[in-house]
Amino acid sequence: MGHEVLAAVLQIRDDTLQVLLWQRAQQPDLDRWALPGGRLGATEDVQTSVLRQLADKVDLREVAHVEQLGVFSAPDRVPGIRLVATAFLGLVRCDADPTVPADTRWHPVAELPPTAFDHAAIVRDARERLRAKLSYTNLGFALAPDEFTVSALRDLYVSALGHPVSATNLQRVLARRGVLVPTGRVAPPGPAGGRPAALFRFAERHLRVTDASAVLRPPSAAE
Amino acid sequence: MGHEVLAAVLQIRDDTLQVLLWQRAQQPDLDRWALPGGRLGATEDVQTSVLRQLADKVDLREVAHVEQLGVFSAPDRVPGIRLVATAFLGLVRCDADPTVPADTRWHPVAELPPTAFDHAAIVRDARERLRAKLSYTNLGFALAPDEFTVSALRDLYVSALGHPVSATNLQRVLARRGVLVPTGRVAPPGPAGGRPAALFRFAERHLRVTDASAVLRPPSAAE
DNA sequence: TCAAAAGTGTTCTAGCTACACCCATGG
DNA sequence: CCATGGGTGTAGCTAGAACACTTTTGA
Repeated sequence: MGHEVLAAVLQIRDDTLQVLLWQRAQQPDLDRWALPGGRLGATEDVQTSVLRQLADKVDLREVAHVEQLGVFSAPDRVPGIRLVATAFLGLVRCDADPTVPADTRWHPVAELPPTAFDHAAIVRDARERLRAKLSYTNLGFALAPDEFTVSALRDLYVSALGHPVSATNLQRVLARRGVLVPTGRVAPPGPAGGRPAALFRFAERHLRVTDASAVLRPPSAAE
Repeated sequence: MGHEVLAAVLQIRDDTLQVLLWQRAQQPDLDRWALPGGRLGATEDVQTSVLRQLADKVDLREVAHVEQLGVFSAPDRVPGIRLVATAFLGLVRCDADPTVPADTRWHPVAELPPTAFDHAAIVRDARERLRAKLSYTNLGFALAPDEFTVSALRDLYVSALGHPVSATNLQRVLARRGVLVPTGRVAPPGPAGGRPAALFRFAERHLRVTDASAVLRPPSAAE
């Protein structure tokens, strides 16, 4: 019984949520597109393994966030052999442009090419996880550059969430929660003019739950 | 490389959140307490496997809810061999009293006996998952009997969450969300008298997210 | 002076908390 | 009639949504 790790690496490219896939050159599922990953090594845990595989196989070292999605273990998920997979969500900042091998390409999550095995389901789970966590954590840090304007950040959220987001309210919500802090600098206006936008950065660049609005919380959980 | 499944089965017993453990009779970790589980079979996925193992090994068929917690894969998590584990959270209703084997016992989650391998970490994750999901889903159905009073339900929530919960507000929140429905019947008062309590049941007995209060939700998400 | 883009002020509302008060029962 | 536990009414608070209005730039 083998164990592999797979990563659904997502990035906003051209205002579109995309996932990194490589095209298989052998059977089974010849020519279909697959998630990067590989066999779990003898001396590593699954998270170490997935980071190693991304670095080795697709030369991807700039992963801003990685988390486990779950185990995919249907007995027939890979024909011929028994292979259990631990799937991960990986996020790459939109200002990174890693060079990837020739057989590897970014594809819009909304219109996947023919995919190998159960990898389409893993991509779906990854997108759902990203969407959910964007709204109650500071996970945006893994999509955004170091410094950005609120409207640039809004565009990232729109691309990831797939529905309109108000820049006004986005700023207020994230500022109130202490997720965003102003850098004091401003970005030059575009060619059409307009007021220069203030630049912000994320207060923290590791995952934190920012909306503890889960009801039934402990009484008087004063900060 | 082997693969096992492990279940942290939780139940509220005597107003205390408890977990089902069995005492190991051989090395390694002789006499320490372990989670039920076992090797993944060749023709089953991990969820099927964990349900089978619970039924076979601890004769536990009355599991109201099961969900994956994640993969535990540190290379040295089990001495001697490489064994990757998929951990599950299982919940048993408080009115069930399954008969378990002689080497198996319920233990309060807050004061675990000496545990085997990395099982204590799995129990911690299970408790955290339960606490989190109680507040934004209808997961209470997996702890409560078919019919119950609001104060009985409150006691379950208090035991699981570890902090006081107002029965008044619990009822209102769950009623507003359509999670609880009155059965029209009442429970007899206790020996000290008091108004008879109305009986409720959960509207659905499978997991549903009831608090979509994740901010940044789509605009005008009218029911 | 005007258009474009950014940012602020203000109002509205849903949903939850807190707490007072009323109800139904046993002794 | 009173203690005990259950249930309801209601006021207040907080966070977010919506939208009008002001600010700062380029042409």
